Amino acid sequence: MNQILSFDKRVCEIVSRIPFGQVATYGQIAELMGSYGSARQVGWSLRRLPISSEVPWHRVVNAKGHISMNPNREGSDWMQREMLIEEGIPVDASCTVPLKEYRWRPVDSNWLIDN
DNA sequence: AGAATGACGCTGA
DNA sequence: TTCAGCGCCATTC
Repeated sequence: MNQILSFDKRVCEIVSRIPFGQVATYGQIAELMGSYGSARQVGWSLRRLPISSEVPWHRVVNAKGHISMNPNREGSDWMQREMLIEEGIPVDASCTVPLKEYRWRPVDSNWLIDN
């Protein structure tokens, strides 16, 4: 039934459940949506997502806890760093987040499955 | 329909 | 432990 929803739609659903002050990885999200291995597509979906979106896309980083810096984003990656700091996450000068402490744990969160 | 792209991840050296 | 290479898989051309 989740399959009826488009890929990016599911990405939005998962990302929207990331608690404030915590972060998740692309692979983690892909796994949660039942598509382990499609971590790249998660980033692909977030890419077409508008900055003004309600989805906290800034809480998504790669497995190394590092913000993906890409030219086509034209600085939105640096904005992501600022937004994370706003939430109290100590982002390193090289845009690295201490996943060890701030990584989102779905099992600990209230997994309000509505789909 | 087939090939290329890419906000990633894992394995091997 | 760190670095480079290959693989995944949905979307786009």
